[in-house]
Amino acid sequence: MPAKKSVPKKSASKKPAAPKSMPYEKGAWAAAFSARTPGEKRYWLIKSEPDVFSFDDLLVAPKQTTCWDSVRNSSARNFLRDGMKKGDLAFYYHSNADPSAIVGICEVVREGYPDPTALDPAHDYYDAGSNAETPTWFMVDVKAVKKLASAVALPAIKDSAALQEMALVKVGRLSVVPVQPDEWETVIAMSEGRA
DNA sequence: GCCAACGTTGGC
DNA sequence: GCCAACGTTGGC
Repeated sequence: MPAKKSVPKKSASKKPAAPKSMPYEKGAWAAAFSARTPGEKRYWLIKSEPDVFSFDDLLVAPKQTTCWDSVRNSSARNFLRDGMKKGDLAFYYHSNADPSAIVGICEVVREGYPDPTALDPAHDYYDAGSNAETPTWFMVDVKAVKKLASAVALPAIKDSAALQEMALVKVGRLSVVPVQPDEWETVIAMSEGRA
């Protein structure tokens, strides 16, 4: 079980405390939290630096599953805690890579639950301002589904007219972001040489 | 509650 | 290594 993913290095040892405002909820990302139609599946993108934990690492992990821990950004946390549901699919993106690219698909197999690394003083991502009673930080479990036939690199994404609104492009630094169904389809098509 | 300083992500 | 974007902190 990997200790860290692509996330803020040093967490504020102060107090991220309770969720403050959620600006995106009234913005374009509100859909990520809205009520679902029965059986609706949603799509996400999660980032990891391949030097830290790559998609290949996930493929050889026990049950090809890992907890997506150590996220210390409140917007990303909200997606983990409130947005992602069991059965949702997520692109696995390699950041700080050459090239940075979407390389695989994984599935949410456990919904948001408290991230224990935030409560462990010995852990790099310990957050002294959080506590077990009202956890500040959450994670999900994801399981590898498959590697893409070919990686879809960031420059190609930026070149695609259909992907101009991708959160990955518009909000570069967030480690967990929603993906619209049409964007999902476009990336899949690109990975299969159909676009 | 404003906002300047500071820290972090991650592309380039 | 640089720096744009942007979240967080803390002075006032």
